[in-house]
Amino acid sequence: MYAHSVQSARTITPLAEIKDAGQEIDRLRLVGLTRGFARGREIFGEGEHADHVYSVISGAVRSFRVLSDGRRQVLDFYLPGDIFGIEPGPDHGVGAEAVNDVILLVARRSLAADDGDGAMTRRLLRLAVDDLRRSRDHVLTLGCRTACERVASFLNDLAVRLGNRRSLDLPMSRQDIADYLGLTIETVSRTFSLFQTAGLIRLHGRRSVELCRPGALTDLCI
Amino acid sequence: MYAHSVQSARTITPLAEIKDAGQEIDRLRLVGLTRGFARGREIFGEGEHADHVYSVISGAVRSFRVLSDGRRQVLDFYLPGDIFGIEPGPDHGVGAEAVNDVILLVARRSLAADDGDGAMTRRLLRLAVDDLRRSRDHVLTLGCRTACERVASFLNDLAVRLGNRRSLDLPMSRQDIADYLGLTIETVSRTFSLFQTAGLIRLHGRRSVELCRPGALTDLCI
DNA sequence: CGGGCGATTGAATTACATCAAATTTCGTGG
DNA sequence: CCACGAAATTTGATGTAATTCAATCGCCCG
Repeated sequence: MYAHSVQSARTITPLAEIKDAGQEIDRLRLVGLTRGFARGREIFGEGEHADHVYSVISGAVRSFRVLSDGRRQVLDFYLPGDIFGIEPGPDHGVGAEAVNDVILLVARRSLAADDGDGAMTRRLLRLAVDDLRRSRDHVLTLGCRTACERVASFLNDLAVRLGNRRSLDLPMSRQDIADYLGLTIETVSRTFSLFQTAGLIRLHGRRSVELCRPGALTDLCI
Repeated sequence: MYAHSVQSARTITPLAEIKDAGQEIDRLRLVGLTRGFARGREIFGEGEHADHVYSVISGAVRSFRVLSDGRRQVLDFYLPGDIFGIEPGPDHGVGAEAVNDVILLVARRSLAADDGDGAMTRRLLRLAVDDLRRSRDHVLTLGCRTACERVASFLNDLAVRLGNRRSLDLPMSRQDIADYLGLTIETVSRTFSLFQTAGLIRLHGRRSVELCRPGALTDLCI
């Protein structure tokens, strides 16, 4: 079904070789293994024991929860440099899957847990609290905003996180975006088309979005 | 407009006198002032400097964010025993107001910040991570669930938090509930009426809800 | 170059919002 | 204790944004 070539590639990776993984990693001492996951592969499941912490080196990851009848809510996307997998209790409260082929830096949670002086706990606190801020933004979007505003703020956020380029390469499918924004795939698609008609964006293929008037998009976010 | 009698009541309160404030308080060393806020009063504003941490002794508090055009999202309700006001950065990312007349235990953030051995940081981490779990639940509700499911899970949550009584006393107005659930006041009201017609609840006045078939409500949450 | 999956587009439907009363609640003052 | 009146809530009628159902299109990979 999926290409499995990346799966199970394990190597000890000197930290210096990893450029994209962001500043926080070395402070979290996420030295250890890099591991690849092919598109669609589960990284960890909801309810699974949480004994690793991950940092995205390349590719993208989605975290999500599902209701018993199959409805899925994507909670967050993690991009190169982002850290994820930190959990309150012993178990993961969310699932995580590879959006496309990804390479992750993996560290045992226990290794990152304590270094005696509490500095590690403070870093974990900062990460948790960042997640909390992002989650609150998400609640605001889902509770208050229209479909147009949701899609605009999604593109805006992604542009910022990917470095404010004029051209975005969306790692995720329309279905992923829809499940993140609490919309249907059709509504997301229609909104993209609407934005294109209005001259705000240009779509090139499935994955590439050119932001023609980033300011106008930002204005739409209210 | 509002009764102001509770406002500005300040006293040094020995910890032993406070029964309702939950287990975590003494560990957070939130010894200090109790302070009353009348219904509707601001406790802190979005963007304000965050130099206190609060624990609810009696009454209820709502945290919220507002969009520039006035749309409001209630992010959380804090009930007796809950702690709130802990923030990532130096400033509050949300506002907080008294839902009804409340009495809070207030501590300087700096006093709770460090006790040398990192134990305090670990407690803050746990609190942040609890907030994160609740926020994720909220995202799931707003992104996936119908109006009926939202109201049912709201009542369910509140019942659990207030101690699984058969009769709930809602501290908040229909507008607060609507803004929490991403619905309108009319939809919340209609859904309450629907539940009453279906024999799931009975409404007594504005604030009292009797849960006739708690199991059926739980089932509705999916 | 062809097949298949993801994306787009169109038409019909619906859940919820909006607009507009009617009704109830509850604090206040007589 | 009861009546009044403002505010909150409920109910009704209508509108609409987003969903659902149903084709069709067009990337992209073999």
